[in-house]
Amino acid sequence: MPTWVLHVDLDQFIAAVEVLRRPELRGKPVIVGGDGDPTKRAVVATASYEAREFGVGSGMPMRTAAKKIPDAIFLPSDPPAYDAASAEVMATLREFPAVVEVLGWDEAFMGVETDDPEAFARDIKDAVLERTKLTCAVGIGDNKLRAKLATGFGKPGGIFRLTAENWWEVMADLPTNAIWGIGAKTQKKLTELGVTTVLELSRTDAHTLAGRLGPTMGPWYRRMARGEDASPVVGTPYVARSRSRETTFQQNLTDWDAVRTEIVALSRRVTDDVLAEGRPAVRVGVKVRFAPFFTHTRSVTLAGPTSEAAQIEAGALAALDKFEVKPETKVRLLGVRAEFPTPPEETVDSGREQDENGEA
DNA sequence: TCTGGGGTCCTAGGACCC
DNA sequence: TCTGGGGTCCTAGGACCC
Repeated sequence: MPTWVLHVDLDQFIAAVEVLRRPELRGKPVIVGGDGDPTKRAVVATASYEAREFGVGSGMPMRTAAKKIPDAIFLPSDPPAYDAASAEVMATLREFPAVVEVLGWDEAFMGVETDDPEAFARDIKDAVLERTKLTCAVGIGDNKLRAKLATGFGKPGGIFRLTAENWWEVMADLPTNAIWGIGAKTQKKLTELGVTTVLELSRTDAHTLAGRLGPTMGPWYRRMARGEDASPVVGTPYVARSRSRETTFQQNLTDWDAVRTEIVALSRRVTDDVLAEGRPAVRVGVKVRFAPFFTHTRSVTLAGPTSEAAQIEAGALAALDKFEVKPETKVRLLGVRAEFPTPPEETVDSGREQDENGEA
């Protein structure tokens, strides 16, 4: 039987979970973000489709969303509720004969063998709806990239198949940022090279792309534009590379003693995460966002792997001390990150590690 | 419009070593 | 004398994604 990659993506996941426990919100513009107060420094985590019709979307400042829809329902983000709903969805997916790779709260790849991927996709949608009352779109592809992109054409709630067969028909004339992994910055660089569509990107010389976008990323984008992706669906449990905590202050901090106090508090939260992870940290980094919006990082390698609060705190303070402090300094955000040792080399090729030109 | 929080991976320069 | 070449680690920053 042929092998397929299915990509499952829940519809407006966070908003949908909120509507499930407050059915009276169904059909209304629901906006979830921060602590639910649209006058604070926060951004929209998810907007319901009703809110999206007014131009409100993820990443938009809550204040802006409130101006666009003054009478929207604003709700605080409730990660434990989304964790629980997500776990139910993923458990449902794992009941299928498939390799399941979870991508986040609301997305997963499934590697399946079937003669009828559309029927398989319908079965998934039915099972998820029955068990969780949530709807999803399913993309069908002959690799992960195509499955992921296919889902976008199936949203909301539909099924779409994207393979080598219809790749050019569907993708050729789309802008380069239709490709997963090409954002605004890369799109701009490509435009400067005279490359605006997926088809054009697929035909651009790999050396040109490498020169402008880096030795790995340049050729990789070209392969993506052709729909090529050899990366496998990986069912093994996720192993974190790092754990971090950060806070944006409602009022900028102006006192460096207060900054040190906050760094200590963040270090303790990160230490809890490191202990929960059950693996020691080898490196600690500090992120400082200065007002109005300049972000810088400093980091230190620890003397040895450790899960001890005192060592992680000392590392964070050492990283903080690398910053130059001026009297007029205003701090908008602070963050602390712990890094774990790099895991042993994978035995399977990941898509980005291939080099089709064999260049060294 | 005044820009969250939690992640991943890549790049590039300099240090350092042989 | 006036300058090698490669490899790896460390560090800061950038881009992107959900």
